[in-house]
Amino acid sequence: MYGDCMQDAGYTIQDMAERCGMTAHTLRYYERVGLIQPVGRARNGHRRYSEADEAWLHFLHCMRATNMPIREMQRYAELRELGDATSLERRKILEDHRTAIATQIVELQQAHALLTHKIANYKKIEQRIRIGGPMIAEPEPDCSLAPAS
Amino acid sequence: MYGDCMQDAGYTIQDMAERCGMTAHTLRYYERVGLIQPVGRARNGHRRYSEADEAWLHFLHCMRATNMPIREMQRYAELRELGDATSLERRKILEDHRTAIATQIVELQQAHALLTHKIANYKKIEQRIRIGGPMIAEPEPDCSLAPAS
DNA sequence: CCTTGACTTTGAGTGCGCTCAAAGATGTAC
DNA sequence: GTACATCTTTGAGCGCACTCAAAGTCAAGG
Repeated sequence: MYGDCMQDAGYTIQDMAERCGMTAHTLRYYERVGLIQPVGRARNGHRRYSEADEAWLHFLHCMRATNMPIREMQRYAELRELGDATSLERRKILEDHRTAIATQIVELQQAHALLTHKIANYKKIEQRIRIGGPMIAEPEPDCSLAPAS
Repeated sequence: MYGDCMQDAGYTIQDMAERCGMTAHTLRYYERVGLIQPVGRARNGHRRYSEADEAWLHFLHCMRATNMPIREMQRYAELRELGDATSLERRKILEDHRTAIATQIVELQQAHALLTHKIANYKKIEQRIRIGGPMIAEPEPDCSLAPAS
């Protein structure tokens, strides 16, 4: 055919690591724990990653970056190997993770708002220090959700 | 005064754990690593938490829940002990963390969108299976950010 | 008096997700 | 031909944030 003389084509592990925002260590680790199928090899035994590998790795990266545990990614990867018959189960995993993400977003947004509030408070304190104003009053500025603050 | 006969007042460690969404283990852990000052004790040596402790613990919980490392929380806690003079430094920590949170939110939102997309794709696949339609075509549905999909 | 249960301490153990060390093969550049 | 970079493998090590085990104290209830 044609591919026989192309076996050295594809990305090296370093290339792929950079493309996916992981280290080469992590790529090998993912392979040995079964998150990605044994990768093709060049004649010298070095790994050569395909575009398909890249897409899958990007997906894995995205799931990890949003705190999906390796365990769950493994389960998903296994189902994926089994083909379309596992579609429902896989969808369930994704839906559950999407729910988890939504929850995280809410928590982060709340924390963001809290920090904005506290930062404003610090600015006030700094102002008072600068003008040598009264340092008293204003209940503990560290009391997060406490009333007023 | 009055407080002398009130030394057993305040929340028990269990109460506080429930109120703050942590375990008693974690509360003791936070105390020994200096995240919270030595807590008051009842006559029998048991910890008794104050309202101020609760507010601070809530804050800590909120920071941890948004992935602030313990190390950074320790640094913040130390500065807090030092009083108003550390205001600027503390504000910097909060601002940095707020930035980190904003970044996380964006990542999560992207992942959320990606999942929504993939979930829709799975539904299509399931539909095709149900009606026994053509199983071919449509490039790998797992290719995350890949074009079309 | 004795049991029960909630607490105390100290130090060790756990689970996760990498991360690295060591030793070796291969291919390119000078 | 020899240095150098880049890869390979296996198994061990690490940092984080808890989490628990063991042994002990104390107060209330039956």
